[in-house]
Amino acid sequence: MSRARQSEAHQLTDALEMYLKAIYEIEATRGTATVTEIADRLAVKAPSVTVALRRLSDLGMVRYERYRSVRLTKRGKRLARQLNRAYRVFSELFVLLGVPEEIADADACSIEHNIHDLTLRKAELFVEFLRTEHGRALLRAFEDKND
Amino acid sequence: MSRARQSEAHQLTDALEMYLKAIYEIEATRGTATVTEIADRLAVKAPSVTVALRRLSDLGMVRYERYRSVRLTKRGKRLARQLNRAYRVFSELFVLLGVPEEIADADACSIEHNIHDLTLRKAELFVEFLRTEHGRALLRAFEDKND
DNA sequence: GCACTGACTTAGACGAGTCTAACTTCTTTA
DNA sequence: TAAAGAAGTTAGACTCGTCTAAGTCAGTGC
Repeated sequence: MSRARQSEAHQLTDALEMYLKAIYEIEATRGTATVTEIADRLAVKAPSVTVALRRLSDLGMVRYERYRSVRLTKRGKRLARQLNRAYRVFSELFVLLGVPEEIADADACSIEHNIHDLTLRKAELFVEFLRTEHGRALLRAFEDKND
Repeated sequence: MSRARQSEAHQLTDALEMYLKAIYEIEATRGTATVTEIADRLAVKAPSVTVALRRLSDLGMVRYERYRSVRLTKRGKRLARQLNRAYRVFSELFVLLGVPEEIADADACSIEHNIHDLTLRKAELFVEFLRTEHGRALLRAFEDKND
């Protein structure tokens, strides 16, 4: 790993995916994302953002002109949503299992990049199931067992 | 990410952790690991292994002399076991949720590196629980729901 | 006991991602 | 409306992980 490997599916490295997700989240609340906001959110310096934006632009994930603000393309938005979904599913699963939110979030964040669609789908269904009557019962039994 | 970040806990990058785990698994079956075996297992060329071994040696994870074979130190073995445990827990969890083994393995492999101890522990307990009578019954309910 | 072969290492290059320092562009405001 | 300051970019350096090509070591067979 760490060889900055690209996913087969969309050609993005983990790092680029993080930028994409950050932009998505900032757009969701602010409407549009700036370099500084992205840098702050990822705890990274501005020049790193500039480099990432150029690459994301080349890959058709963002529309971006120098000194102007950034917007996700349709394709970028779709992928970001996918990442976000993976993130939500796993952080929620971990919380349901009793992991504190902060830790669950961090772990979900590192999982979201390389998880297979099918695994994600199963985990998602399982989280949904855990919210039903049946599922709740199961979680109660699990908790009772571990005190 | 992808900046080849090191874990706070043990100073190892994801890539080095992969080498460590490979050595651990080879040692388990062959007693001792060679550069070529490690390279083959990780689908990497021999020079990459040499570099990794030097770093792992500097970090006290393997005992290694040029042109001689490799062995994990106590510390290296402990960490490798930890990685292996994370791997097993998640691949098993995914299989229990209905993910085919091959996919479950690949996903667990990418998760094992950055997962928090507590999350791992909870997941582990949960997998154990799913193997009980009660757990099995609820898994059946989950499966029935998704056909 | 020496040469050959296969295992291993070294050297050098490259891509990705990050940084700091210096420069450019934009915007705000007096 | 022009100057100051904020935002953004470029240049250049570094690390990590990978590769290929070329060199070194060690064990085997004769």
